[in-house]
Amino acid sequence: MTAIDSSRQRSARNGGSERAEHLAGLIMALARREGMKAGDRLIEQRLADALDLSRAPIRLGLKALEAAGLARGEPHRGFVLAKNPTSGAAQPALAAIRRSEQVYANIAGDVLASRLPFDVTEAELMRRYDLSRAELQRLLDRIAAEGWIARLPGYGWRFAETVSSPKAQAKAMAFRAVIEPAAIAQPDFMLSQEVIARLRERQQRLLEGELEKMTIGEIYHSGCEFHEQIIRGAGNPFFIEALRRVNAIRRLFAYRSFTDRDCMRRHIREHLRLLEILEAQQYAEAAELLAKHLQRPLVQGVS
Amino acid sequence: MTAIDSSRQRSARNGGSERAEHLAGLIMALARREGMKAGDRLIEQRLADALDLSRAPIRLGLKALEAAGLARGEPHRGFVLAKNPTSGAAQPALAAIRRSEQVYANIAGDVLASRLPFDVTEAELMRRYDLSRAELQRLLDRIAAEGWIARLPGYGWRFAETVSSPKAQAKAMAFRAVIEPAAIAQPDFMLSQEVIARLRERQQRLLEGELEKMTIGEIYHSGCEFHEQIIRGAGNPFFIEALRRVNAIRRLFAYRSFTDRDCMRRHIREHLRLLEILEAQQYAEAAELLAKHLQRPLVQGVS
DNA sequence: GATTGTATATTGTTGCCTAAAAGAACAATC
DNA sequence: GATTGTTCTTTTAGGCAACAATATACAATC
Repeated sequence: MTAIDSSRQRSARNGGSERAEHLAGLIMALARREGMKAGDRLIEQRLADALDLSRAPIRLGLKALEAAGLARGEPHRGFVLAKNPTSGAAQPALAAIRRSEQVYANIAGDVLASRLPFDVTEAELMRRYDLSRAELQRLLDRIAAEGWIARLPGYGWRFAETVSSPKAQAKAMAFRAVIEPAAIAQPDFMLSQEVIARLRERQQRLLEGELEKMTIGEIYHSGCEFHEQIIRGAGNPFFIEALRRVNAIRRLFAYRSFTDRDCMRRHIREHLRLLEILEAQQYAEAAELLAKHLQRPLVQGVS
Repeated sequence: MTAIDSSRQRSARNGGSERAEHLAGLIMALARREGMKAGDRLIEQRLADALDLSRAPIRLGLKALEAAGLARGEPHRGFVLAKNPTSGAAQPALAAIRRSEQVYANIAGDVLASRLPFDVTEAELMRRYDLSRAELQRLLDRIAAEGWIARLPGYGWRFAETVSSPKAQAKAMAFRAVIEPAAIAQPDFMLSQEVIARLRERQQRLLEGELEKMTIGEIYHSGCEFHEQIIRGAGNPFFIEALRRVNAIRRLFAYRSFTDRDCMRRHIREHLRLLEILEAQQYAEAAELLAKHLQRPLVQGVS
């Protein structure tokens, strides 16, 4: 009896297909990043590869998209985007992801505002955020992967000083100002023309209007990707890893940081300038420009 | 019936108090790092704080130490070290830790030698290393925390390219050669006299003979601690975090790297020289020396 | 005043089971 | 030849109950 009750409660809470909606959101977000338009085909295997999943879950997501009117499917012909991923109609699908991030964001906020102690027990978190053990488990795994919480040897977890320190944001930028230019200055740094072209194209799309349609989160993500791609040229995974980690934590601050579109526009123009110099293989100069780019204090939120 | 069987099997495998022995090992290792001698008191609360545990598990460890003849306890007077932690008698306790690391080391070796594919499922690992789900879980958590494996969105885990790349070791050193000097060069770098004194004392103890009594793993650990303490002076947790991460991965290689005690001795003398310069607060010079120190290729295993 | 001893409450683990999700292989279709 | 539809197997998640480990508070002792 209790088993039946709990399963009923569960499916009620999930509304039947939370997972599918989540997957739909992932697909839509990907389509957006890739700059796809209404009418483009959504090829299962390609989506699966891009999202590191198999076709089965992709399928679920596609069906959910169809149900939401964002994709059209015909038998044996697969699915096609019905709306531009940047249009307002696509918002609800993306919201599904956002909803699942709710608790995560709450915790992040509470830590940043010191409403949570350094050391916490799982039971405490379960109570406080009304989570099942499994849900919390996944959440903690994720946060641990992002590097701002770690298991204690005994019971409980401890938040990293990286998040709890009041000056974390400035520290993060100082760290980036060291590793990013240094990566470019590595002796075997190299960025292929194709990569440069792709990066340039994306930055230009932003300037040509897409910036206005994006959420803060997406703008932040796009900025991170740009920098990561550049750093990737050093061919040293440790630089990339380190940058990813800083960015994961900076993201926690991102939501609250002041963002002015003009400022961003200037920022993106600097990105384009950097690409020019990199294309000319003037790496020393590029490193210098990047260092300056990162020391600009006003643009912490989106660089 | 099955329940009884499995629990019997379990306690047989554990030999009754594996955990206690493990704790004993931790205490002994700590005593060793702290340079304690036979006759020193083992104060429960202090040990608990140092190991991030409460007194209860410490107690267990102390009793195990007593059972092994490494500590002596009297009622209401607590425990006292019975042997020097560097003596041969202390070895068995430390071995308990090493034993528990067996599977971890196996996996590390298999990954480094490409005997494991990039992507693996939990079930595969459970079969391969004969682990229960829970044991594997903890192991994966730890490896994930060290940053060389990550969950895939669907089933399975993926090893980081940081480990699998053949040039990982060189890349790791290149990364350190960037962040460590840069940390010292940070405008607000500062290292207190006490810290310098403590570090110096420890390095000197090594030169005065302790080096010979240490295992490769301990030597490696000691080197990492030295560098981490130095970097800590920058007051920027991101530098520390990044260094920790590189070191965690370098440790995987450490066991196989050639180590020559003379070479180490030279290395430690460089550490002492660095401390001198830091004490004089000549930070620019110190950064330069550290950069050189890290570019020396022969000593990768222990710097 | 600091430290240890002891009792008690809290917390996390483990094993088992069922259900759900994902992956893989192959046939059908464009 | 690529892509989709379908089926089947494998893998993981979720929930529960008993259990073991850990934390905490307070009294006793040095």
